[in-house]
Amino acid sequence: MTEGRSRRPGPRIEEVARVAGVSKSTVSRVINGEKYVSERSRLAVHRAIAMLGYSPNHAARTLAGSRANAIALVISELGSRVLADPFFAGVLRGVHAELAGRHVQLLMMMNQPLDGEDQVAYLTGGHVDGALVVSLHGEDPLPRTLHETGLPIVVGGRPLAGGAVPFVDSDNFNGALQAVRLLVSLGRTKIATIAGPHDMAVGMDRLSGWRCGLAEHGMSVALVVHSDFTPESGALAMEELLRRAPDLDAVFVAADIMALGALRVLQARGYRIPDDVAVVGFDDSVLASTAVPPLTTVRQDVEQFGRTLTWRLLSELSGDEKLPQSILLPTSLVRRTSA
Amino acid sequence: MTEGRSRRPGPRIEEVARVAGVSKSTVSRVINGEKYVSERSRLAVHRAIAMLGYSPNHAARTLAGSRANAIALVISELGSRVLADPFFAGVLRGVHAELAGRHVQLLMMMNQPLDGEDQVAYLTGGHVDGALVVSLHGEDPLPRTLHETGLPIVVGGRPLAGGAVPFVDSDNFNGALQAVRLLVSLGRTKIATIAGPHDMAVGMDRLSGWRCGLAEHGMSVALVVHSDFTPESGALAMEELLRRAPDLDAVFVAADIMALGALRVLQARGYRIPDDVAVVGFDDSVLASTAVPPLTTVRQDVEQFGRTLTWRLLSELSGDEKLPQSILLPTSLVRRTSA
DNA sequence: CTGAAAGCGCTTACAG
DNA sequence: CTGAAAGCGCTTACAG
Repeated sequence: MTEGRSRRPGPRIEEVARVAGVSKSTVSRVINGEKYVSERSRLAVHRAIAMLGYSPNHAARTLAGSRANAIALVISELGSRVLADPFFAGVLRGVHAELAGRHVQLLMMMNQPLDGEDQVAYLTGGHVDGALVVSLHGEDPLPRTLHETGLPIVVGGRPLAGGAVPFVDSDNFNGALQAVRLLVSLGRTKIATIAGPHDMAVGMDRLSGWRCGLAEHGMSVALVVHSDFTPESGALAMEELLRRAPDLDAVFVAADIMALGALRVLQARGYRIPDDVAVVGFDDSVLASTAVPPLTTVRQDVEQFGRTLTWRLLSELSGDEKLPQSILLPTSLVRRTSA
Repeated sequence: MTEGRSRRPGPRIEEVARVAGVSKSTVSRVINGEKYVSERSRLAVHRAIAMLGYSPNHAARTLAGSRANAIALVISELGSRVLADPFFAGVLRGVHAELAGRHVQLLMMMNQPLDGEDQVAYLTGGHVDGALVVSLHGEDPLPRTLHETGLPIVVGGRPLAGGAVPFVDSDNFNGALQAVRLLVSLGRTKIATIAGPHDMAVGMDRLSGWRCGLAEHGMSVALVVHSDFTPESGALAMEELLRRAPDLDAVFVAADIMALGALRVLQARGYRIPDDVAVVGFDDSVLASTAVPPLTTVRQDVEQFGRTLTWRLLSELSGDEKLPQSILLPTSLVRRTSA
């Protein structure tokens, strides 16, 4: 202790025990909510804790116990760059809300291409009790790899290479289906789509919903162009669609951010929106309400997404049996001007 | 050990010591990069570590040592909702890049209004060695409070109630100044601004730059409307400006996201951009390049922001003296179509 | 329902 | 430059 901030300040479990008039063991049992503690002891301990402002030492609990008292939030760096970022921020809020009040640390990790092995080693090395994995791209093997090590994980968004890995996702399929049904109900007969990339489930599920909606009415599912969740590629995709079908009268775009590019191209070519071409986006991001014209889109509740993700993992960690393997969150149509 | 995943797997420091033919003390010294270790021992230990795939137990290091081996990333929930979210995602990437390879955990905390005290207690309770504080709003007392406890912190973005708290920020003042100089060089003479809120330094600094740019040329600094970093409020602010000066010929908008709203209003009123009114935004977010017309704006490198933030904190933790108290990162103009 | 004691895996003076 | 030993602050069988 020669320099700087020395040992953690504050009382130890021993002081609490003395003040409460019980042993350290009993204090520990109360802190951890174990069953066989007399009401009398429990009360005394709680009083002592409050009085002393005691807070257990995380490192000591982790070292002595069999839990890390921490979970990881693993973010694919690539994914976070491609996907709309507001999504991630909202999820994070939800994760945090669900964690509030528990003595569980949230560790951030970015899944960099370079250190895949290190990361798996770290995660399965006992530093965390489980992991939340988000922003996957492609058939990232990470979820399955982690799951196979026995580490409890929940993936945010259906993983393509998931196997039996638990995940939480928005109901992308039904959101897209509802979007198409709206377009059909508006009398549109030549309905195109700008889909997400082939290698992301979120893209494929929205595409499936579009297909299904058209199939219901015996309409053609030929007008598909894949794109990559950027406005630029949305614009290119729109150009391609117009080349193939200058007389299309509606387009379902699998993300608001791509819809922006599509709107720009349509307007530049003199199409009136929604009169000539109706446009529906997906996400209900901040982009949707500020678009010109304001974008009709499919809403997903990203904060709920984060909360559910976390709830599912914590439930598993606390030994809950019979949890749903995976969970789909509802999506809903938001009518604005573009359709 | 009755159930589940028992103790952490993998070798302990003791095995490493045996394989290397030295004591645990020496292994520890090598791991922590201490000076007085013979080259021979150092080599032997490194070899043993590699051979066994040893990775030190974080909890044990923290408990035994005088460091937490972790830093916190504290996010103001309110702030993260208001500010453009891509900013945060970029910063996060930078933070992580800078942390790579060090044995330092990154703990996420959201500064919820409810648990301000809990949070300070946690942060100063020895769970972390320092904190990165971002997305502040208003005169949040958190930075100063934390700083006064002696906890090393670095704030992302100049705090209004900062006192002598170290921070890293983009050079908002000069970015705005450059924007105004551009507008002046284009022959504009009636240059308005949509400023950020009064209670955020980022808004005030950009406003100061605008003022200075106009003052340089003896132009009026009367056309200011404050707004709150949403597109809706940007639109309202633009309406107000046009009411006060229907003949304005340029507007500097303190954030791309507000510029979107302003563009919409201008276009709805029949102003041609940039012919009638030139518009310059700030941030060079993804919104800027997709705007119609594409937005001339001031670019800040958010990833560099995150890296610098982290570098500053880690340097302080490693005992670097004479670090710059605070750091300003350059901003630069990006010419597109709107000005 | 409770307490004494061992032990988690490291770091750190201390003595050499 | 190095090692033996104490200790960080908890949890957890074990015995009662």
